[in-house]
Amino acid sequence: MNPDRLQRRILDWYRASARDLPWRRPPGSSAPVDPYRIWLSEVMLQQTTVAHATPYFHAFLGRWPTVTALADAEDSEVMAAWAGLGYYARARNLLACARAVRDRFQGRFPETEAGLLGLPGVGPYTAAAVAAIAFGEPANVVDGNVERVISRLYAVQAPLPAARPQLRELAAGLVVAEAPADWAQALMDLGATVCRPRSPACGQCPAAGDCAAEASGDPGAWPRKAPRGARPARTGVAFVLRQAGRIAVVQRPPRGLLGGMLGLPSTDWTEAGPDPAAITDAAPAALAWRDAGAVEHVFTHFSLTLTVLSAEGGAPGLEWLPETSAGDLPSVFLKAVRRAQGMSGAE
DNA sequence: GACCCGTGGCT
DNA sequence: TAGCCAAGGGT
Repeated sequence: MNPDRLQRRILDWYRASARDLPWRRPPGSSAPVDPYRIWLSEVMLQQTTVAHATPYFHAFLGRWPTVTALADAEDSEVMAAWAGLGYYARARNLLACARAVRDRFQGRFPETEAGLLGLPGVGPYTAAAVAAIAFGEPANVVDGNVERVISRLYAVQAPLPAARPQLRELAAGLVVAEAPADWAQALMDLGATVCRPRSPACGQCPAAGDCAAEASGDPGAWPRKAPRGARPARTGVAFVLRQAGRIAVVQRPPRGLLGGMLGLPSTDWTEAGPDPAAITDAAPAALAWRDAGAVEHVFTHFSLTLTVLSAEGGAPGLEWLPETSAGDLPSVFLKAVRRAQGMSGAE
Protein backbone atom coordinates (compact mmCIF):
# COMPACT_ATOMS: atom_id res chain seq x y z
CA MET A 1 0.00 0.00 0.00
CA ASN A 2 2.51 2.64 -0.92
CA PRO A 3 1.19 6.08 -1.52
CA ASP A 4 1.59 6.91 -5.16
CA ARG A 5 3.91 9.58 -6.43
CA LEU A 6 1.60 12.53 -5.91
CA GLN A 7 0.87 11.62 -2.30
CA ARG A 8 4.55 10.97 -1.64
CA ARG A 9 5.48 14.38 -2.97
CA ILE A 10 2.85 16.15 -0.92
CA LEU A 11 3.86 14.34 2.27
CA ASP A 12 7.52 15.09 1.66
CA TRP A 13 6.68 18.73 1.04
CA TYR A 14 4.72 18.83 4.29
CA ARG A 15 7.53 17.30 6.30
CA ALA A 16 9.84 19.99 5.03
CA SER A 17 7.44 22.94 5.04
CA ALA A 18 4.84 22.37 7.75
CA ARG A 19 3.67 25.42 9.64
CA ASP A 20 4.67 25.41 13.28
CA LEU A 21 1.39 25.86 15.13
CA PRO A 22 0.85 25.81 18.91
CA TRP A 23 -1.63 22.90 18.83
CA ARG A 24 0.38 20.81 16.41
CA ARG A 25 3.09 18.22 16.85
CA PRO A 26 5.86 18.12 14.25
CA PRO A 27 5.12 16.09 11.11
CA GLY A 28 6.12 12.46 11.35
CA SER A 29 6.24 12.63 15.14
CA SER A 30 4.70 9.85 17.14
CA ALA A 31 4.45 11.96 20.28
CA PRO A 32 1.05 11.69 21.93
CA VAL A 33 -1.35 14.51 21.28
CA ASP A 34 -4.02 15.85 23.59
CA PRO A 35 -7.41 15.48 21.90
CA TYR A 36 -8.65 18.46 23.93
CA ARG A 37 -6.11 20.74 22.28
CA ILE A 38 -6.91 19.45 18.82
CA TRP A 39 -10.65 19.83 19.33
CA LEU A 40 -10.30 23.29 20.89
CA SER A 41 -8.12 24.52 18.06
CA GLU A 42 -10.38 23.04 15.40
CA VAL A 43 -13.47 24.72 16.80
CA MET A 44 -11.68 28.05 17.08
CA LEU A 45 -10.39 27.74 13.53
CA GLN A 46 -13.82 27.22 12.01
CA GLN A 47 -14.08 30.07 9.49
CA THR A 48 -11.42 31.91 11.47
CA THR A 49 -7.82 32.72 10.63
CA VAL A 50 -4.89 31.17 12.48
CA ALA A 51 -3.67 34.65 13.46
CA HIS A 52 -6.99 35.60 15.02
CA ALA A 53 -7.58 32.30 16.83
CA THR A 54 -4.10 31.79 18.27
CA PRO A 55 -4.26 34.20 21.22
CA TYR A 56 -7.66 32.79 22.18
CA PHE A 57 -6.25 29.26 22.04
CA HIS A 58 -3.53 30.17 24.52
CA ALA A 59 -5.96 32.03 26.77
CA PHE A 60 -8.42 29.15 26.90
CA LEU A 61 -5.73 26.54 27.44
CA GLY A 62 -4.18 28.55 30.24
CA ARG A 63 -7.47 29.14 31.99
CA TRP A 64 -9.06 25.74 31.34
CA PRO A 65 -6.26 23.18 30.83
CA THR A 66 -8.55 20.18 30.42
CA VAL A 67 -11.91 19.47 28.90
CA THR A 68 -13.27 18.79 32.37
CA ALA A 69 -12.06 22.15 33.63
CA LEU A 70 -13.81 23.80 30.72
CA ALA A 71 -16.97 21.79 31.36
CA ASP A 72 -17.01 23.07 34.94
CA ALA A 73 -16.71 26.73 33.91
CA GLU A 74 -19.57 29.20 34.14
CA ASP A 75 -21.35 30.01 30.87
CA SER A 76 -20.74 33.73 31.34
CA GLU A 77 -16.99 33.21 31.81
CA VAL A 78 -16.67 31.25 28.59
CA MET A 79 -18.82 33.63 26.56
CA ALA A 80 -16.79 36.59 27.82
CA ALA A 81 -13.54 34.80 26.97
CA TRP A 82 -14.84 34.11 23.47
CA ALA A 83 -15.85 37.75 22.89
CA GLY A 84 -14.27 39.09 19.72
CA LEU A 85 -13.79 35.71 18.12
CA GLY A 86 -17.20 35.71 16.44
CA TYR A 87 -19.72 33.03 15.56
CA TYR A 88 -20.85 32.82 19.15
CA ALA A 89 -22.85 29.64 18.63
CA ARG A 90 -19.43 28.00 18.61
CA ALA A 91 -18.84 29.07 22.22
CA ARG A 92 -22.22 27.77 23.34
CA ASN A 93 -21.57 24.48 21.54
CA LEU A 94 -18.03 24.33 22.88
CA LEU A 95 -19.37 24.32 26.43
CA ALA A 96 -22.15 21.88 25.57
CA CYS A 97 -19.57 19.58 23.99
CA ALA A 98 -17.19 19.77 26.97
CA ARG A 99 -20.05 18.90 29.30
CA ALA A 100 -21.15 16.03 27.07
CA VAL A 101 -17.61 14.64 27.17
CA ARG A 102 -17.55 15.01 30.93
CA ASP A 103 -21.01 13.57 31.57
CA ARG A 104 -21.39 10.95 28.85
CA PHE A 105 -17.80 9.85 28.22
CA GLN A 106 -16.11 10.18 31.61
CA GLY A 107 -14.12 13.17 30.46
CA ARG A 108 -12.55 11.43 27.47
CA PHE A 109 -13.30 12.31 23.88
CA PRO A 110 -14.78 9.57 21.68
CA GLU A 111 -11.94 8.20 19.55
CA THR A 112 -13.80 7.61 16.31
CA GLU A 113 -15.12 9.95 13.66
CA ALA A 114 -18.65 8.61 14.14
CA GLY A 115 -18.50 9.07 17.90
CA LEU A 116 -17.13 12.60 17.60
CA LEU A 117 -19.84 13.51 15.11
CA GLY A 118 -22.43 13.08 17.84
CA LEU A 119 -21.00 15.95 19.88
CA PRO A 120 -22.39 19.51 19.82
CA GLY A 121 -20.59 21.83 17.43
CA VAL A 122 -18.68 18.94 15.86
CA GLY A 123 -19.64 18.55 12.21
CA PRO A 124 -18.19 16.47 9.38
CA TYR A 125 -15.01 18.47 9.12
CA THR A 126 -14.18 18.71 12.82
CA ALA A 127 -15.05 15.07 13.50
CA ALA A 128 -12.75 13.93 10.70
CA ALA A 129 -9.96 16.31 11.72
CA VAL A 130 -9.93 15.24 15.38
CA ALA A 131 -10.22 11.57 14.43
CA ALA A 132 -7.29 11.84 12.04
CA ILE A 133 -5.02 14.21 13.96
CA ALA A 134 -5.65 13.11 17.54
CA PHE A 135 -6.49 9.43 17.04
CA GLY A 136 -4.83 8.40 13.77
CA GLU A 137 -8.03 7.31 12.06
CA PRO A 138 -7.79 7.46 8.24
CA ALA A 139 -10.66 9.95 8.03
CA ASN A 140 -11.42 12.06 5.01
CA VAL A 141 -10.70 15.57 6.26
CA VAL A 142 -12.27 18.12 3.92
CA ASP A 143 -12.21 21.81 4.72
CA GLY A 144 -12.15 24.85 2.46
CA ASN A 145 -8.44 24.37 1.80
CA VAL A 146 -8.89 20.79 0.74
CA GLU A 147 -11.84 21.67 -1.47
CA ARG A 148 -9.71 24.23 -3.26
CA VAL A 149 -6.71 21.92 -3.67
CA ILE A 150 -8.84 19.05 -4.97
CA SER A 151 -10.88 21.25 -7.28
CA ARG A 152 -7.65 22.43 -8.88
CA LEU A 153 -5.95 19.05 -9.05
CA TYR A 154 -8.87 17.69 -11.05
CA ALA A 155 -10.11 20.97 -12.57
CA VAL A 156 -13.60 20.28 -11.28
CA GLN A 157 -15.99 22.36 -13.35
CA ALA A 158 -19.03 22.18 -11.10
CA PRO A 159 -19.33 25.27 -8.88
CA LEU A 160 -19.38 25.30 -5.09
CA PRO A 161 -21.36 24.52 -3.07
CA ALA A 162 -22.99 21.99 -5.43
CA ALA A 163 -19.59 20.39 -6.15
CA ARG A 164 -19.05 19.40 -2.54
CA PRO A 165 -20.03 15.72 -2.80
CA GLN A 166 -17.82 15.28 -5.84
CA LEU A 167 -14.88 16.98 -4.13
CA ARG A 168 -15.34 14.81 -1.06
CA GLU A 169 -15.30 11.71 -3.19
CA LEU A 170 -12.12 12.75 -4.97
CA ALA A 171 -10.48 13.63 -1.67
CA ALA A 172 -11.43 10.27 -0.19
CA GLY A 173 -9.52 8.55 -2.99
CA LEU A 174 -6.30 10.26 -1.90
CA VAL A 175 -6.32 9.68 1.88
CA VAL A 176 -3.05 8.14 3.01
CA ALA A 177 -4.13 5.51 5.52
CA GLU A 178 -0.57 5.07 6.84
CA ALA A 179 -0.28 8.72 7.88
CA PRO A 180 -3.75 10.20 8.34
CA ALA A 181 -2.69 13.09 10.58
CA ASP A 182 0.14 14.20 8.33
CA TRP A 183 -1.97 13.78 5.22
CA ALA A 184 -4.82 15.90 6.53
CA GLN A 185 -2.53 18.65 7.72
CA ALA A 186 -0.43 18.46 4.56
CA LEU A 187 -3.42 19.22 2.35
CA MET A 188 -4.55 22.04 4.61
CA ASP A 189 -1.09 23.58 4.78
CA LEU A 190 -0.72 23.25 1.04
CA GLY A 191 -4.00 25.09 0.57
CA ALA A 192 -3.10 27.76 3.10
CA THR A 193 0.42 28.55 1.94
CA VAL A 194 0.85 27.45 -1.70
CA CYS A 195 -2.46 26.59 -3.30
CA ARG A 196 -3.87 29.89 -2.09
CA PRO A 197 -7.23 31.32 -3.13
CA ARG A 198 -5.58 34.08 -5.14
CA SER A 199 -2.27 33.92 -6.97
CA PRO A 200 -1.41 30.31 -6.16
CA ALA A 201 2.32 29.62 -6.00
CA CYS A 202 2.44 26.75 -8.46
CA GLY A 203 6.19 27.13 -8.75
CA GLN A 204 6.55 25.87 -5.17
CA CYS A 205 3.87 23.19 -5.37
CA PRO A 206 4.67 19.51 -4.92
CA ALA A 207 1.73 18.72 -7.19
CA ALA A 208 3.05 20.80 -10.07
CA GLY A 209 2.88 18.71 -13.19
CA ASP A 210 0.06 16.61 -11.77
CA CYS A 211 -2.46 19.45 -11.49
CA ALA A 212 -5.10 20.06 -14.14
CA ALA A 213 -5.73 23.65 -13.05
CA GLU A 214 -2.04 24.48 -13.33
CA ALA A 215 -2.01 22.94 -16.79
CA SER A 216 -4.90 25.19 -17.77
CA GLY A 217 -2.73 28.26 -17.24
CA ASP A 218 -5.22 29.91 -14.88
CA PRO A 219 -5.23 27.93 -11.63
CA GLY A 220 -6.75 30.85 -9.74
CA ALA A 221 -9.99 30.25 -11.64
CA TRP A 222 -10.70 27.30 -9.34
CA PRO A 223 -12.72 26.47 -7.41
CA ARG A 224 -15.67 27.59 -9.50
CA LYS A 225 -18.21 29.35 -7.34
CA ALA A 226 -21.86 30.27 -7.66
CA PRO A 227 -22.31 34.05 -7.51
CA ARG A 228 -23.35 35.34 -4.15
CA GLY A 229 -26.13 37.77 -3.46
CA ALA A 230 -25.73 41.37 -2.34
CA ARG A 231 -25.36 42.19 1.34
CA PRO A 232 -28.24 44.40 2.55
CA ALA A 233 -27.61 47.47 4.71
CA ARG A 234 -29.31 47.80 8.07
CA THR A 235 -29.34 50.61 10.58
CA GLY A 236 -30.07 50.85 14.29
CA VAL A 237 -29.44 52.86 17.42
CA ALA A 238 -27.49 51.64 20.45
CA PHE A 239 -27.26 53.27 23.86
CA VAL A 240 -24.12 53.73 25.93
CA LEU A 241 -25.25 54.58 29.43
CA ARG A 242 -22.38 55.18 31.84
CA GLN A 243 -22.25 55.63 35.56
CA ALA A 244 -19.36 55.33 38.00
CA GLY A 245 -17.05 53.66 35.52
CA ARG A 246 -19.60 51.11 34.45
CA ILE A 247 -21.71 50.58 31.34
CA ALA A 248 -25.31 49.41 31.20
CA VAL A 249 -25.56 46.09 29.37
CA VAL A 250 -28.24 43.55 28.57
CA GLN A 251 -28.10 39.79 28.23
CA ARG A 252 -28.98 38.88 24.64
CA PRO A 253 -31.30 35.98 23.84
CA PRO A 254 -29.59 32.59 23.87
CA ARG A 255 -29.87 32.02 20.12
CA GLY A 256 -29.66 34.15 17.01
CA LEU A 257 -27.35 37.04 16.24
CA LEU A 258 -24.72 37.45 18.98
CA GLY A 259 -26.78 34.96 20.96
CA GLY A 260 -25.88 34.43 24.59
CA MET A 261 -23.55 37.41 24.69
CA LEU A 262 -23.76 40.63 26.64
CA GLY A 263 -24.81 43.59 24.52
CA LEU A 264 -25.76 47.25 24.67
CA PRO A 265 -29.38 48.32 24.86
CA SER A 266 -30.39 48.82 21.24
CA THR A 267 -33.22 49.14 18.79
CA ASP A 268 -33.74 46.38 16.26
CA TRP A 269 -31.45 46.56 13.26
CA THR A 270 -33.50 46.82 10.08
CA GLU A 271 -33.20 48.00 6.50
CA ALA A 272 -35.83 50.67 7.11
CA GLY A 273 -34.19 51.76 10.36
CA PRO A 274 -35.90 52.61 13.64
CA ASP A 275 -38.55 55.33 13.77
CA PRO A 276 -38.46 57.88 16.62
CA ALA A 277 -40.92 55.92 18.72
CA ALA A 278 -38.81 52.78 18.44
CA ILE A 279 -35.77 54.72 19.58
CA THR A 280 -37.63 56.09 22.58
CA ASP A 281 -38.92 52.63 23.43
CA ALA A 282 -35.45 51.10 23.23
CA ALA A 283 -33.78 53.76 25.40
CA PRO A 284 -33.02 52.37 28.86
CA ALA A 285 -34.19 55.63 30.47
CA ALA A 286 -35.52 59.06 29.55
CA LEU A 287 -32.27 60.97 29.69
CA ALA A 288 -30.49 63.70 27.78
CA TRP A 289 -29.04 61.41 25.12
CA ARG A 290 -26.15 62.81 23.16
CA ASP A 291 -25.42 61.76 19.60
CA ALA A 292 -21.92 60.27 19.63
CA GLY A 293 -21.94 59.50 15.91
CA ALA A 294 -22.14 56.12 14.24
CA VAL A 295 -20.04 53.00 13.89
CA GLU A 296 -19.94 50.69 10.89
CA HIS A 297 -19.82 46.94 11.20
CA VAL A 298 -20.08 44.16 8.65
CA PHE A 299 -21.74 40.89 9.55
CA THR A 300 -21.90 37.82 7.38
CA HIS A 301 -25.24 38.62 5.81
CA PHE A 302 -25.74 42.35 6.33
CA SER A 303 -23.80 45.53 6.98
CA LEU A 304 -24.75 47.74 9.89
CA THR A 305 -24.62 51.46 10.58
CA LEU A 306 -25.16 51.79 14.30
CA THR A 307 -25.86 55.25 15.66
CA VAL A 308 -24.52 55.64 19.19
CA LEU A 309 -26.36 57.68 21.78
CA SER A 310 -24.62 58.27 25.09
CA ALA A 311 -25.61 59.57 28.48
CA GLU A 312 -24.53 59.54 32.09
CA GLY A 313 -26.85 58.22 34.74
CA GLY A 314 -28.66 55.23 36.13
CA ALA A 315 -31.55 53.13 34.96
CA PRO A 316 -33.56 50.32 36.50
CA GLY A 317 -33.42 46.70 35.46
CA LEU A 318 -30.02 46.65 33.79
CA GLU A 319 -26.76 44.85 34.33
CA TRP A 320 -23.61 46.92 34.72
CA LEU A 321 -20.28 46.06 33.23
CA PRO A 322 -17.05 47.77 34.34
CA GLU A 323 -15.66 49.80 31.48
CA THR A 324 -12.40 47.95 31.91
CA SER A 325 -14.29 44.77 30.92
CA ALA A 326 -15.70 46.18 27.69
CA GLY A 327 -13.67 43.48 25.93
CA ASP A 328 -16.30 41.01 27.11
CA LEU A 329 -18.65 42.50 24.51
CA PRO A 330 -18.90 41.45 20.87
CA SER A 331 -16.84 43.69 18.61
CA VAL A 332 -19.75 45.66 17.24
CA PHE A 333 -20.65 46.84 20.74
CA LEU A 334 -17.05 47.42 21.70
CA LYS A 335 -16.81 49.78 18.75
CA ALA A 336 -19.86 51.63 20.01
CA VAL A 337 -18.44 51.92 23.53
CA ARG A 338 -15.16 53.22 22.17
CA ARG A 339 -16.97 55.82 20.16
CA ALA A 340 -18.97 57.01 23.16
CA GLN A 341 -15.79 57.14 25.26
CA GLY A 342 -14.04 59.13 22.58
CA MET A 343 -16.86 61.68 22.52
CA SER A 344 -16.79 62.12 26.28
CA GLY A 345 -13.07 62.64 26.45
CA ALA A 346 -12.73 59.98 29.11
CA GLU A 347 -10.45 57.87 26.98
C1' DG B 1 -30.15 23.34 -0.47
C1' DA B 2 -30.80 27.80 1.58
C1' DC B 3 -30.13 30.62 5.13
C1' DC B 4 -28.21 32.15 9.43
C1' DC B 5 -24.17 33.18 12.05
C1' DG B 6 -18.60 37.47 13.38
C1' DT B 7 -14.48 39.34 12.72
C1' DG B 8 -10.39 41.42 10.86
C1' DG B 9 -6.96 41.39 7.20
C1' DC B 10 -5.95 41.82 2.43
C1' DT B 11 -6.29 43.42 -2.37
C1' DT C 1 -13.08 50.84 -1.46
C1' DA C 2 -15.95 47.03 -1.60
C1' DG C 3 -15.61 42.49 -1.91
C1' DC C 4 -13.24 38.38 -0.78
C1' DC C 5 -11.56 35.28 2.37
C1' DA C 6 -10.55 32.09 6.70
C1' DA C 7 -9.24 24.57 9.57
C1' DG C 8 -17.86 25.15 9.37
C1' DG C 9 -22.01 23.92 12.00
C1' DG C 10 -26.91 24.32 13.00
C1' DT C 11 -31.50 24.57 11.45
